[in-house]
This record gives sequence, structure tokens and C-alpha cells, in this order.
Amino acid sequence: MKHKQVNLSKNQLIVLETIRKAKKPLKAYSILSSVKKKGINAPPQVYRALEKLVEIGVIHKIESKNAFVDCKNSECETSKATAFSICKKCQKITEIMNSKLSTYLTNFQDNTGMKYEKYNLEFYGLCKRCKL
Amino acid sequence: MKHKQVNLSKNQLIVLETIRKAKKPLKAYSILSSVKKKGINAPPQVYRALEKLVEIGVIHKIESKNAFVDCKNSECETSKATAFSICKKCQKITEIMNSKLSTYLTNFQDNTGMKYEKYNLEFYGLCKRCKL
DNA sequence: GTTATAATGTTATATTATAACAAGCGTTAT
DNA sequence: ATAACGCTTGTTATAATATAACATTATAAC
Repeated sequence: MKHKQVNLSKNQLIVLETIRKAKKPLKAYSILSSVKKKGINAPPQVYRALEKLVEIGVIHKIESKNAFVDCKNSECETSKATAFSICKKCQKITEIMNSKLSTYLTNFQDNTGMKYEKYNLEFYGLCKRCKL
Repeated sequence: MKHKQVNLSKNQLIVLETIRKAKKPLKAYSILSSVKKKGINAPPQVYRALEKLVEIGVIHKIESKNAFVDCKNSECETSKATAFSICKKCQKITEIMNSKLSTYLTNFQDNTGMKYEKYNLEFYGLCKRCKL
């Protein structure tokens, strides 16, 4: 399943391309400084684009870092079920795509009677390289 | 198992008590304004206390809200394995204590070779009351 | 008691995010 | 065609969150 086809605005496309080209999660103000030359001048323009892109699921926010990555998961139509691993040392962030995990969490029910619609999971640790 | 016994400083105790008395997660600056009358004057004093309290696991940070709650889980010695449910409507936040979930996540291994030491999971949805 | 070390206090500022309003733009009702 | 409306984008200003840098005070080591 491909990403939902949406007509993205000019600013949304610029921000999305910037995030896609980056090798690591980008912060909003870092995006802003990258796109000033393309006519995006002010924070609200970036934050609005980010909000829309998160909403449609083509990017995700790493909450504990206030940073944004593009979604590598072609199954991911919306940002409803996200999981990341974050290396505490090199800060490398990887989206975890594991269908057993997502099935488990999507179906998780506790005893409070709450209906979960969305989750975000962030694992921290040392990546393969940094473990050495 | 009880919380690790640590000698908390005066500021740490004041901040902890403030969070414990609150019925919902508190933001750092809201804590600051509550504790000004007790001699805590500036953000770094609050943030340092919060950092220590998170480290020893007596409070947790709700990353997607930048807010802090006290840990209700007597098993929770450090903030290594945390899960919350967040009502999108009333913002009520509850710590999920479910040993099957925590066992599952603590033992989770993906194929990247990363050793996970810690995780934080946040579920969003509608609580029992707000569903009606 | 003096020196080193760590903890706390203070000032200033950096970083992240949004409110509020203005300008543009497409739709449609006349 | 154009006025009136709603929606998106641009702009200015400021709010909210967090930390750097340095000063002071307390604690420990000798």
C-alpha cells in the first residue's frame, strides 16, 4: 500500500524533500534555515507543513528529540503506529518496522476501558557500532 | 520493591511533592510558579530537580506533552520502561502497568543488532468517559 | 583551617512552538 | 465581472520550553 495521495502544497513539498534528503532527523529550525533560500521565511510556515506531513504519515516526529524523519515504511498510511530505536551515543534513529510488534501494540488493551487509536514507542540503547 | 532510597535535596523534595500533589502531569514552568514561594526562583533549579527525579525513576516525563508525572508503580526503580495512555480529549494521562506488556517490550529485539536499555511508549485515544 | 569538589543559585540566552493578524486566492452568488 | 465568503499562506510578534555560563555556597579531603 502506497502513501495516501494528497496534493501537497509548495511549502509542504519543500519541507518534505528537505527531510527526505537528510540522513538524520531534522529539527524544525534546522529545516527553516535550509529552506530560507526557497522562499520559506518564518517558523509557522515550517510548522504548518510539518503538521500536515505528520498527519498524512509521510514523516514522523521523534517526540523525545523534537525532530522529524521521513517514514520509510510503505505500509504507513498515517502516523498511527510508530516505533523508533534511538542510539544514546551517536543519536542514530531508526524506524522499527516489525509487524509482530505493531500487531501486538495495535491490539493492546489494558483494563482502563480506553480505546487506543495511536501509539508512539521510542527505544533507547546503543546501536551495533556504538556497542563495541 | 520500593523506590531506590536516595537522599533528595531540598529542591528535589519540593518539586517531587508538588508533582505528587497534582492530579495531572505538570509542566516545568507551572511547577516553577508553584514553588516560587518556597524559594525556588529560576528554571535551572526546577529542571535540575526534574532531571534527577526522572533519573531515579520517581517521576516520568511525558515526552509528547513536555510534562511530568509521579510514578505510581512501586516496581519502577528507574525510568527504564514506561508506558502511558493519553486521552486526546480530556488530556488525562495514566501510567500503564501491565507486566505482559513490559515483559514483551523489555525483551523485544529487532534485527538491527541494537541492545535496548530503555523504552517509552505513549498511547493516544479516548478514555472511557470521553468515548461516550 | 585550607584547598578541592560538588551542589545550588543567578543571570542571561538559546531553542521550540504558536497566537494573531494580513494578504492572497479560488469559489460561487448575484 | 465582481462582491462576499471561506480557506490557505505569509508575516510579525511573542509565548513556552530548556540550557549555558558563571557566581556563590556547602561539603569533603587533606
